Amino acid sequence: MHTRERILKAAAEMIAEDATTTLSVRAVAARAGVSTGSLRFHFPTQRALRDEVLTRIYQHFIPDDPIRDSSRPARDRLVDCLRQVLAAAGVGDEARTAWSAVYQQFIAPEPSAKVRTAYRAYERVSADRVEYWLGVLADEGALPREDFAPKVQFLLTVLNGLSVQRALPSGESVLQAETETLYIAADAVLGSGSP
Amino acid sequence: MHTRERILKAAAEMIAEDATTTLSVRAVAARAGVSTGSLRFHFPTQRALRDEVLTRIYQHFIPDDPIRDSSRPARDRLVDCLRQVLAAAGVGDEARTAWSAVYQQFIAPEPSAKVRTAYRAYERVSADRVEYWLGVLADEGALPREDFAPKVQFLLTVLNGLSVQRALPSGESVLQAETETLYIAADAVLGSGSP
DNA sequence: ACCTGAACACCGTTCAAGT
DNA sequence: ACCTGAACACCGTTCAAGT
Repeated sequence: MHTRERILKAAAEMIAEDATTTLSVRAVAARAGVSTGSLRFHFPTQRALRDEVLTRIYQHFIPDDPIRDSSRPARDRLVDCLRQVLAAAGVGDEARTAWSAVYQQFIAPEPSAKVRTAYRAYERVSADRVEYWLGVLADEGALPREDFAPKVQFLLTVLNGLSVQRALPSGESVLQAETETLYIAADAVLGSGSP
Repeated sequence: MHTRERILKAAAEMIAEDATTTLSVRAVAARAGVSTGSLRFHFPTQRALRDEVLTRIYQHFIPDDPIRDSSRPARDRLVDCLRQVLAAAGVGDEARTAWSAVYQQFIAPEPSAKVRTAYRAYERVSADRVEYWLGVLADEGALPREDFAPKVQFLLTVLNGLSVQRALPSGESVLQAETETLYIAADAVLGSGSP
């Protein structure tokens, strides 16, 4: 087995065991049984390592997600993906109990180190997922390749806002309002105003 | 001047010079002319320092009614207004207790007619405010006069997302992340990327 | 009570040196 | 071409010791 694969396997195992883990150079290298220098040779930066690991994980878990269907407009696909995240938030009572859990877990208690790392783990999973989608769309040229960080942050904020609005007493046409908001957000990220 | 103030001043200066900066223990301590231990004495954790600095920045950075100051770019003014809403959400513990109130009032109880109308009233105040800002900017021609409803909805969602993120265990550079998100949102509403 | 600075246990990256 | 591991320049936190 090639060194590169050993490194990726070690990293994947560590993430599987604990999604909180930071995948530090030394930890991954030790687990893979290689030196830090060797790891750096194959992955010029820690970020490069993480990106590679993530693409594999997402490819494995969701092979046929909407983002890959390049026959549809980029913005429609991005909105669908965001909606997929939102679906997990539930509607009505489900949304309320879901947010109760979030509240009890992350907002009510003092933000101790434990609480903080737990939330970070949760947050990072979402961020990575969104970043992955943007990466795919960037490969198609649907948006510039630059740094996605601000756009990821922005989309996560919109998702947070929408999911909390699902838990709050809602207005009449939730679905329509959400759709409009999601398309405004998608267009903001993809740069153009109309398809 | 007390040590504590010297530390806060040094940190504020560093952020003013570069909003990206991480405010490391040693850098702030050196600039303030105190030891790292002393800094730790006054601020038990780096996060405590950052929270304190942020509250001060938000307290001092808000001018009154920025929307009418037509000498400045529309997007800057809109962002300032949104920031003003956000300032009410507080930072750190304040944000947590604020969201606890929202949770207990609107999410935890069954959405009875009473709860629902109470929330609607609260929601409409925010919506009217945002709509007012968009109206002013539309008068200047900064955005089309069409129906603002979807844009108002969108901005309220972003504000909801940001304020809940303040209550959740936050990452390092909250200020920078919020600023970037607010500008993306403002540009999405104003239609163009530049003033 | 306030402050010091060394020490600890971590980071990610670089690089001369080996095979 | 691939790999090693020491070295560098950082982190945040702890803590015995001083005043």
